Amino acid sequence: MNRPLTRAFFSRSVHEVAPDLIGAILLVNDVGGRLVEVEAYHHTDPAAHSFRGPTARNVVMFGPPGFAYVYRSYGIHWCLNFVCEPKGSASAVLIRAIEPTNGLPIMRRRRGTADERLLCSGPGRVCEALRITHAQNGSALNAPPFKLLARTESVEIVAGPRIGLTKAVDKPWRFGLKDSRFLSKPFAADAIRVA
DNA sequence: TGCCCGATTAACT
DNA sequence: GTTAATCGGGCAA
Repeated sequence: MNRPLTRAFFSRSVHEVAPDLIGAILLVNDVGGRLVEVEAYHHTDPAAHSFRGPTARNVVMFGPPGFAYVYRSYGIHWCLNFVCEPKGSASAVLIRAIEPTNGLPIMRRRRGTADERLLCSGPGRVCEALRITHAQNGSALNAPPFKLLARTESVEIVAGPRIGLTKAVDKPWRFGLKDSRFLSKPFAADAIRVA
């Protein structure tokens, strides 16, 4: 049985936590699957929401690790992050893609497609499939409706530049499960192998 | 107050 | 390949 991820797991550098999340199981009310793509955002990173200090939107990032930071993207979608590092560091991991394993009929209905590869392959899609909204902003990740379990199998992880940014575009802080069909975008053929 | 633009997606040509 | 949808944050004035 997989071990639940603890506060201690998230109380480390966001750049250590992010690759360690690849292969972990994320369920919301028992719907979800295996994390296959994430991105790290550090508070010293110009691309991070926390870069310019706390606001009403990003205040959860400045709180303790192990909580969900949910924000609205492009006025339309929701995006889910896990807050990392000691309280106040304001760093988080963006959940970008999941390999769906649990509650597929529910996710198909919510997403309006039967194609498994389109259910959770993108940060907005993940939130629609798992029904994550601002209602989950600030929620603890070790309590219902969340269920977060560490990976048990060894996995091959690759890293590359993050997606959709205009700042710090060169930083290789996107992590993914090598050759997964459920990535929002493939990694370069020569992508750095992390583990 | 007004304006620009974004950690996106789907539906176009 | 391009673009509309849609809204809050951040900054200029």
